[in-house]
Amino acid sequence: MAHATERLERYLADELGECRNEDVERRLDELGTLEAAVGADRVAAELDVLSALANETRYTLVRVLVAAGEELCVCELNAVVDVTESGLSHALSALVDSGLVSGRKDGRWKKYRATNRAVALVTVLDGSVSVSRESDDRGNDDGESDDGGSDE
Amino acid sequence: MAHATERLERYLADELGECRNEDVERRLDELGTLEAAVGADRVAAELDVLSALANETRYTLVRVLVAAGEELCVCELNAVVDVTESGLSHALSALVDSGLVSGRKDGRWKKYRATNRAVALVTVLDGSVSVSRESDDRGNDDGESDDGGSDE
DNA sequence: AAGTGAGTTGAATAGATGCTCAATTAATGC
DNA sequence: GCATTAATTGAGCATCTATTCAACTCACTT
Repeated sequence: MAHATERLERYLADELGECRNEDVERRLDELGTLEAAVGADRVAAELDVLSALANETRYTLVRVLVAAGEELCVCELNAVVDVTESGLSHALSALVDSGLVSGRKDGRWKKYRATNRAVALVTVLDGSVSVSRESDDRGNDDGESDDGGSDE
Repeated sequence: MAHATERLERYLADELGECRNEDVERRLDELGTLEAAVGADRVAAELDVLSALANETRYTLVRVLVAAGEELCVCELNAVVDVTESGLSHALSALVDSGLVSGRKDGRWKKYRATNRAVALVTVLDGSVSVSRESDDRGNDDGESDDGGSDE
């Protein structure tokens, strides 16, 4: 840690022309504020959602449910992903836990539908992730990158 | 597979009152269309982004860079995450690969900033993921869920 | 009540992921 | 040119994850 602080000190000296201990501490404080601006529990909650989505089986299920716009039976979902019935159940369970889909029992059948949260995320992903040439696109999107001025 | 098809047949018989082979095939076709509506390469690209975000170190970096709204030096980012210098470099590299941050070399220092893609995703996550009661919110979100029925 | 089919649960395992250490590249200063 | 510092890269390892199999619960049928 001492090592890291010294480096920051040299960096600030480089940037500001000169740098006193006071400057280092102020910068560390600013960085700490940035980090704290987002609550730790919020980050944890969002990571939970991201982890749930970051898997081919689960993401496919979410996309299909969002595209369907209505509830689908497990036996129907079975046709769109390539896992066993058990694997499908595990996947759906994880998605329910993270609030991306909701399930409802209807007699001997069980039906799932996408939540608004899922719809919002899929929509933004569709809007912000260009597909084009898979490994070529970086450096495209961030173009002049600026700061995400239009963040909404 | 035959097993799964039989189940779907029984399900449709239950839903429609009766079910012929023709009905099963039509439904399978509809489900296939839903799945195909999103290109496989698009899903792969989006999964790439999601996987990059779904990690505490990387997500924290993205959040800090988005909150900062300007480029930050590696030596500054070192202060906000709890990994070695090497780990930080690996994390930033993954984020660049997925188009979530961009890097720029400035003399002996290297500076990173969040891309628009990162800003968009963080914004939506903030908006759609309620922190409060972690396991209570599901069943809330889907309200009437409307459709999204624009399945083209 | 016994049987059957829909779906879930838990344990086990193969594979993916994240981190650290050591070595390396690139820029600056002597 | 040699030393120093910023940052990256690759190998290795420990941990986490995704999937499957087997056993189970619940609802419906007979």
